[in-house]
Amino acid sequence: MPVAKPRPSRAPRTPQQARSRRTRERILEAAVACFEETGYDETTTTQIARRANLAVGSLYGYFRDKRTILLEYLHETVEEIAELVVRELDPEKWRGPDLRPSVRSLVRRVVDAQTIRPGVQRILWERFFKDADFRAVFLRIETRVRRALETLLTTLLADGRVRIAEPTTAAFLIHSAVQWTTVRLTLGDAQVDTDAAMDGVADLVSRFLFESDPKM
Amino acid sequence: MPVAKPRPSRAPRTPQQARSRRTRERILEAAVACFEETGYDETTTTQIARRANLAVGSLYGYFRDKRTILLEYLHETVEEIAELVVRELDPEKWRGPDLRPSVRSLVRRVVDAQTIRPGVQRILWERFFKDADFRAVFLRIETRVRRALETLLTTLLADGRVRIAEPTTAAFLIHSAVQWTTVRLTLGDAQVDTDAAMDGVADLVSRFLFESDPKM
Amino acid sequence: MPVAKPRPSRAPRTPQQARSRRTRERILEAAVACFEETGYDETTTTQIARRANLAVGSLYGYFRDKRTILLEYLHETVEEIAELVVRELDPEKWRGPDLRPSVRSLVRRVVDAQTIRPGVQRILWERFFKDADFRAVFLRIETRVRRALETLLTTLLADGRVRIAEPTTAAFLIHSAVQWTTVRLTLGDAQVDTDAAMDGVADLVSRFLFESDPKM
Amino acid sequence: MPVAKPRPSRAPRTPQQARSRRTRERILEAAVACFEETGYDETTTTQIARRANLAVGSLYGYFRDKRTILLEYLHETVEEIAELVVRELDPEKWRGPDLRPSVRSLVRRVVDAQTIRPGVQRILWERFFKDADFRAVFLRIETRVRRALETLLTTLLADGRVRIAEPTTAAFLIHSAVQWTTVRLTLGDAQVDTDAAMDGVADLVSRFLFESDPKM
DNA sequence: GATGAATGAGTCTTCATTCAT
DNA sequence: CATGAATGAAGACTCATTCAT
Repeated sequence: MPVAKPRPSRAPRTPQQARSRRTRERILEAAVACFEETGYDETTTTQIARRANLAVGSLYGYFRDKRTILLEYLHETVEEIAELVVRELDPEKWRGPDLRPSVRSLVRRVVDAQTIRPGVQRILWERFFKDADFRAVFLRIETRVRRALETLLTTLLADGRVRIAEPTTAAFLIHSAVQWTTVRLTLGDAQVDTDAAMDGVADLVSRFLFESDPKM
Repeated sequence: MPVAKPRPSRAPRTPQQARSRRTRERILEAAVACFEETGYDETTTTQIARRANLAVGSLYGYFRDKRTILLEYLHETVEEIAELVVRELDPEKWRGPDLRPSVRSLVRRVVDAQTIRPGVQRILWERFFKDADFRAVFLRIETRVRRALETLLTTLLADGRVRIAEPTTAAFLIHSAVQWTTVRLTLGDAQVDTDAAMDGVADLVSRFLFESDPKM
Repeated sequence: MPVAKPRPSRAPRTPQQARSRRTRERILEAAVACFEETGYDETTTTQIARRANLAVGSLYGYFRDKRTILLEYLHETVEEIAELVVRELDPEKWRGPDLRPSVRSLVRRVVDAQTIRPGVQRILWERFFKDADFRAVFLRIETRVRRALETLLTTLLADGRVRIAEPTTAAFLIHSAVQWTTVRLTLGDAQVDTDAAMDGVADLVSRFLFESDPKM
Repeated sequence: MPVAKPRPSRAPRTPQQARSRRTRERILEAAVACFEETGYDETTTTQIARRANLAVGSLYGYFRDKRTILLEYLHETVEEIAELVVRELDPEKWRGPDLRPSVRSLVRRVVDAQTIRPGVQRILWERFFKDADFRAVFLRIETRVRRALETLLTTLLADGRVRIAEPTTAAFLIHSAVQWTTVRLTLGDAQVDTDAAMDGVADLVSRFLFESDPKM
């Protein structure tokens, strides 16, 4: 007989065995697949469990919550993307005479990263607007990316290679422009040619940063 | 009980319709206020009704659905903003020798429009990602704005006043950059100075469009 | 779609109409009947609702909780019994030359009161030991009865009609002895003749309070 | 791997049985400790196991059931107490000229016994009202105590040392009065001085049984 | 048109118990 | 015998929507 008052559930068993870790992974995948197909709210924990070939109860041995599952996925995903982008922002890579190709490559990276699981993107962004915890994760990594960008800009500014007034704001603007363009492109409702748009953002950013535009 | 005298035929017709419209309005306001405070899912229809000084049942005489209420609000809001922005994009207004001030003014308009009810913005965007009907409304007006922008750009391009390759893509990019920067600013988690950022977007767009940058 | 996190439910609508009050009563009765038959934990809210010819949801319009239903019943019951007993303890009624009949009558009252719904008694006592809120209700009225008893004893003591050392303790003892004997008798597992036992407690109390015992 | 040498046939037989018994004991203790802290329903078998340094599964090798664990504890406890009390009721001990000290000593014994684990008392009584099997155990030993008491009373009655009409009922009354008073005192919500109350019950019983009351 | 009581499907989560290793 | 992951039935409660008055 289930006890009436749900007490704060003890921490889910931490997976130490290999099998356990794989089960965790299976749940994560099943959940994401369900969310992608049916939407977050519309997916029941039972559905996730069934898809992971598990009983509902088992699921709760691995994750405290339905929410936690997605949150964890967000963590992983976002962390990965951030890593990718931040690596691309390493000042070492911005030494060449022409920086435009670097910009172009950066944009492409971001789009690629985003493209991994377009279906979940929607869900994740929905959560971003709805749930402060999700927002926090998004923002944490955003901060990291923006800081890396800022650092890069500061370096370039010192070398007189960019014409911005102030790196912090510039970093925000570039991040914001690239992020949203990218999101809109991967969401598929932008109604523009993706490649043209990608080149476009690169131009947008380049022209913002660099004096002349030889390509024109 | 007064006998039914034939009333003069030009009696104010549908006196109820006026009242009805006001009730509708009241519900709309109440709902939006609730959503803003508590979130969409978290707001019950009963709460909305109570706030509108109505019984739950009555609510359903005016709107098919909880969803419909917000959807309708989105319609109104978005329509309004679109009008404002589209007006600003009238080629007539882009005749002056220096177009930078026009860009600046445009950006400011968009931000102003967005700032009206920042609380609902979040809800609306959440819905955008979750519900295709909301997305449709967003996209319909986005299309209008982008078309207006495109028209403007085409005109300017013909006059050789902008250095873009292709108006459609350019319109998308500008819209996207301005929209998201704007959203992030009004959402309040951007962690940058709003004014600096606003000037920044204007620069971003200007440098994208126009050859030289006298300010530098 | 039910919202995930149950928020503190707003207060159940307060019954002001007569029909409403009758529905409340119906639920109360249905619940008690279920509890009596099946036990508290074993009764589901749906069962209660069905028995009250209602939908589950409606039930929650009248009571916040399953627990609350029983708690309310306890309130009513216990209040009633207390009233009855306290009235019996009015010093006015303890003026006669022989107080033994008064004691006897008192005991009978208590038993009678207890006998009203023997089935729920068990549930109520179970709750007494399990749930502090139930205990509180029990104790509140116990205090009232014991105080009334204490007052009576104090009066009688002043008149030299009882041979107790101290009214507070005496009140506790008498209350405790009568209560438990009574409970055991009504619970039906005492394995003694009820009438004999009832006379017995009366004697027990009488002999405790009064000097000689003419009956012997 | 050591080859199986035929071991001397008088090897300490069932060395596991001893270990097994100790494990059983450990579980019992762990369970009771949990119940005491958290309540019966609120304690999970996993918690018990953890506290006993065991896996959940192992638990079921020793006890059929969560219920069985407590039931077994009840058996032991109750049996012990009964033994203590019954011994005290041995007619041999009721030979002295004044029986009041014997009563007093008896009461003290009962209280002492009860005080051993006040926390579980509550749980046990809760079960008493909820579960017929628990009730049965309680009643079985109650019967034994009451019979011992009855025997004693019969003896004393034959000697004209008590003024009761009938030993069975008297035994019930005394048992009931002492038990409940005792329970209420150990439960800690009686709101009276424990020592005074204990003396009180002794008086209550003494006056019920014996003619004069020299103390008065 | 207004009212608000009634509806009841639908969800998450818990936990005693089993069983493959 | 031990282990602890897996099981899955079961229940309290919510809330959008309806409908009798």
